[in-house]
Amino acid sequence: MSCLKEQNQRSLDNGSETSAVYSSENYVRHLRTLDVNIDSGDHTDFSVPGVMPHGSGGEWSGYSREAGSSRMDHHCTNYRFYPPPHDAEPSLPQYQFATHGDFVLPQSSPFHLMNPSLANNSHLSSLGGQWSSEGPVHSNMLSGEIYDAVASICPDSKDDHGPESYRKQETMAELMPQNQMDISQSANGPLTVYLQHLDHQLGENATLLSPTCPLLACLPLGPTTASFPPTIWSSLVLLALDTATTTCLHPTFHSLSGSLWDSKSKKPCNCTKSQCLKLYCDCFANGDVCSNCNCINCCNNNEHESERYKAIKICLDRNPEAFRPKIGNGKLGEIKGRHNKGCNCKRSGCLKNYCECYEAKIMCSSTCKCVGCRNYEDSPERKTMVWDSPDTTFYKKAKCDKDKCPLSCITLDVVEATCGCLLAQAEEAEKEGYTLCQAEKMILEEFGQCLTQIVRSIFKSTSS
DNA sequence: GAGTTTGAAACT
DNA sequence: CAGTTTCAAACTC
Repeated sequence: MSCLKEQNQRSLDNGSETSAVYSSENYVRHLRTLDVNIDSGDHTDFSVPGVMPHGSGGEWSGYSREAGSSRMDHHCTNYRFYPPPHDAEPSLPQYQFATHGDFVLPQSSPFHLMNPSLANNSHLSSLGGQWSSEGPVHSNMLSGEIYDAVASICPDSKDDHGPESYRKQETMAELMPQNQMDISQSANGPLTVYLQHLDHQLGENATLLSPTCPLLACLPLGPTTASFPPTIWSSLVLLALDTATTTCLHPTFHSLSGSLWDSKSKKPCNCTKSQCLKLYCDCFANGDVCSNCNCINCCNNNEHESERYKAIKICLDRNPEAFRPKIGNGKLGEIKGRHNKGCNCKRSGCLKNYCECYEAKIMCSSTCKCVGCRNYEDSPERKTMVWDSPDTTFYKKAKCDKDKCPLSCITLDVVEATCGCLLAQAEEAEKEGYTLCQAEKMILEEFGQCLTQIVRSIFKSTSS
């Protein structure tokens, strides 16, 4: 958080940057944007989460006069790139395709990331680094939104630089002429990233247009893709940056995907035949690399990056949403706590962990195609299993001695009431037309109030 | 721990 | 797109 605050303050101090910082929750949006900040039209700040700063694996050179100027603490990976000198000869395609950007950056980004593929000289290598799901990352998320979010965390940052000053900066950035930045890499030829100003916002259902990279071509824009795990996004960005049409892969680059993402809680897999490169493998499906697993012939690791990225590509070709969380919180408007695809159980009654809904501790919904489902709200079996049976795994972990455990106060009614409050807030926010960020803030505040009430009740009941 | 059951993913 | 096969996790004994 200090990093976030610090960066925010630095932006304020500079008074000319559009950069913003946000928490890990927005890492994906960040990655999609390949953060670009205009600074006096002189240089560009470019940060790729997961890419280690200069000197940590990624060697950047060329036009970058101050490549890898790491301006933040170890959580934040920033690069500062400068545009080519005016007298520099532009490499072939950058102007030719200036109006046909291949890779479309997200709605919030005023920039295009152009596909430099036709330059036929793009390489990406030795971008060592690891993901961290913790800590803030550097982004070009709309600064006004960031302002609101940051202000709620760091009230003292609100003083002299209200949202207006941020928004002014955004406007300035948006008014900048086309920005094309050449990021070159000495070892294996130049890596060129072309940034083009977008003078219009993309519709939510826009599609990445990439004639040379089918992987990206099949990815829908919008919150759908925003919910990929960071390791998947790291792959996508690498694939986007690298341009070989057939493979979208560079054989030599080192992984960004050594995953700190979820290594703490990850369950070891036991795959024997899939090489952990199919969605059968939970690690792979979750975007993790295998570690401390019991798998055989595993290729879901840093030693088999090329295979891994190819496998990711295959999965995404088959289903662009393959790495999206199955439980609905990926798409805007999705109902949280609902299986996106629904289950297809036939024999388990959806009351065993074979059922993905049951396993996720949610009820089956109209999306499910299950037969003989008993995992619905009024199901007597479910009620029995949830609250009474000592064998059920549903709440087994939460089960505790009523006399000793204050969590016993959190009954189904309490949970339902809390959810109701949160939903009401969401509806209110929607009705009032608040931004997503504001809505999230409202809901979180509501959740905080609910928790406060619950805690108070617990203290009351335990003290009496 | 071995064998069986289950349903998602992959394949045809 | 439906039917079949493969796969790994969940479950049972």
